[in-house]
Amino acid sequence: MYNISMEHNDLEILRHSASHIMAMAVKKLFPDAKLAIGPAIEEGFYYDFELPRPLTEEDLPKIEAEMTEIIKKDIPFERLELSKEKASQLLENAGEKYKTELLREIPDAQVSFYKNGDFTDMCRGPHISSTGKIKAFKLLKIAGAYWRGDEKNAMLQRIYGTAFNTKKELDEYVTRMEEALKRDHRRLGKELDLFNIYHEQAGAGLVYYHPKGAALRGVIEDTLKKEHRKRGYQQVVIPHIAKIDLWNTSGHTGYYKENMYFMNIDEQEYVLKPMNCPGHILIFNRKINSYRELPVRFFELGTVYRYERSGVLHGLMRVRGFTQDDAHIFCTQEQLQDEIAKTIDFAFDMIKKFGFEDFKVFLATRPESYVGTEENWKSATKALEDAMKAKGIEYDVDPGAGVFYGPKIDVKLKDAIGRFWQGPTIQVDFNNPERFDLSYIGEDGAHHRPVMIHRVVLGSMERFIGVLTEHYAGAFPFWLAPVQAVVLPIADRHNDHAQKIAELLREKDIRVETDERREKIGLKIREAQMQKVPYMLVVGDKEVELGSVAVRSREKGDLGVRSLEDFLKEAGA
RNA sequence: GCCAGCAUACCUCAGUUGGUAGAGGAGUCGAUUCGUAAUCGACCUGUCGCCGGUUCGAUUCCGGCUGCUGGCUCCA
Repeated sequence: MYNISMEHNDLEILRHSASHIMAMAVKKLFPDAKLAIGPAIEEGFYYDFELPRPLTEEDLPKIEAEMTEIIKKDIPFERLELSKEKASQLLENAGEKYKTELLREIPDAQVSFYKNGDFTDMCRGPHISSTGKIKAFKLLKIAGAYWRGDEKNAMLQRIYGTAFNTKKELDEYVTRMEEALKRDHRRLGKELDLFNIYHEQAGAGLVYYHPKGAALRGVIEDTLKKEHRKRGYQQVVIPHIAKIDLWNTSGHTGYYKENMYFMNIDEQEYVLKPMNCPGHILIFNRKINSYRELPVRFFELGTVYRYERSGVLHGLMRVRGFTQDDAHIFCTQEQLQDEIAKTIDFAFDMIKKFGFEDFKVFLATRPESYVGTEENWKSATKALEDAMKAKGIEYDVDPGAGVFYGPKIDVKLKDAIGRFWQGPTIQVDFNNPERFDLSYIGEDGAHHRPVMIHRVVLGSMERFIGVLTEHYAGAFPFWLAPVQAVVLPIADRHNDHAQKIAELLREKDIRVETDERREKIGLKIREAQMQKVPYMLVVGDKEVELGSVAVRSREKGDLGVRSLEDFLKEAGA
């Protein structure tokens, strides 16, 4: 354990040193370059520069060549300590305005610099002993980045790269990137004919599900509906637009305005719903509620629309219209922790059902802009913490990442190639019950304020389908596959039998297609295989005679002849 | 929104000194009736993303717009 973390640390030092070497190379090519920051990151390193001209892809090989030279010379990294005054003078003389700004914020009297030959950079370190220690590196891409991540600041040019201890590890990294590209959901969405975004004709960030994508989504939605019913949720359906008054009450017009779409109908202002909660609250509030009825759990496959800046849209992962498996639980204070615990169990059950084994849990606390009292926030946060502690769940705190009306638990799913994606979120809300003046009649006959839990289990259908597609690289397990089996007759005379087989399977609720084209069986198999259909059922003279099918599995190839019943049993249908 | 790059047939992509375009796959038609990842042949396919400018002439050069990709920022 200790060793692994040490190695990781070494890699960080190596990458950070590589970023210095890159800065050195850039300074050589662009003597006027101003240095900003250049840290090691999860997959490599970057350095931000202000440059006299924009970089292009063609600059990368030149910078790489300079770096290779520097590495070959095996220049030592020398650490020097300077007083703040001297450091400031040095940086100002060099015109390093970004470094000067950083220096001003360092509280210590002494600051460290690292020097390689004639290149010096203010840096905490540590570094490798000399440049020759870098055995494998690669520059990956260029990008724009604001100074300190603030769009009010200057746009700097960032170069991303990565470095490893060995050439082999670098090659593996490159291979992994290629693998990620191959399973990109946007690419697979096209290849498997699942969905499309008709950007030009219909708008960015708005998803159209083709029949196969809709089939997949249908399976997911049916599963969700069933699982929610099992756990005492009632499904509701609400309209997609509502008068602005509703959003004034909830506080959305104050704290969520940037993300909302407004429209005018008969001189009245309406809002395209960015969230489902106010709608569910209206339904809860339709009558006087008794404590005997709580908790009330409303579930909806709720479609919401949020304005997202054009630059952030990304396939199914970041869109402007999406459907959440959203629910709102109205309960008493006393029920709160138990309800949170149940919700966590539900979420974990579901993500495991869909094939995700690993995840990370975060507690997102109060953001800068929020509604409600400090006290409400404190007790809401505590309720989430207590529930997780009671269940022994390990989590990290994500400060300031809560929603404007309450703190939340975020679960991030790890996919098949080790990347994390936003999954379930559970939010506690003391604020909306107050804003909407919600109440229930307690045992004592008096009015009491219920607490609300907002939660999604899979998140949005869009993002989840995107994640699921990348996780399985398009090869969905049998129960999820848009087409579960395809029947392949060898010659025309086998078509009747093929149709009969398909019909029998449809009766069993299997999604099945037949391929009656006058093509060779090899071609039909190849195409079914590329479409990642779990089972191919080949029928020829032998199968017609026996009334059977020859089963070929997507993973295992030819499995031989068997009866339809045996096939169904084997497939787990 | 900002920085950089990109936009050519249904898809993937060629196309340089500016003279209205091609390849493979897909599709259609025909032949082949075939046993576990590609049978053969013929045919069809385009306002070269949109609008404007420069030019005798623009897919090519310039500007604007729409959108995509990778980042910044944000997030289900």
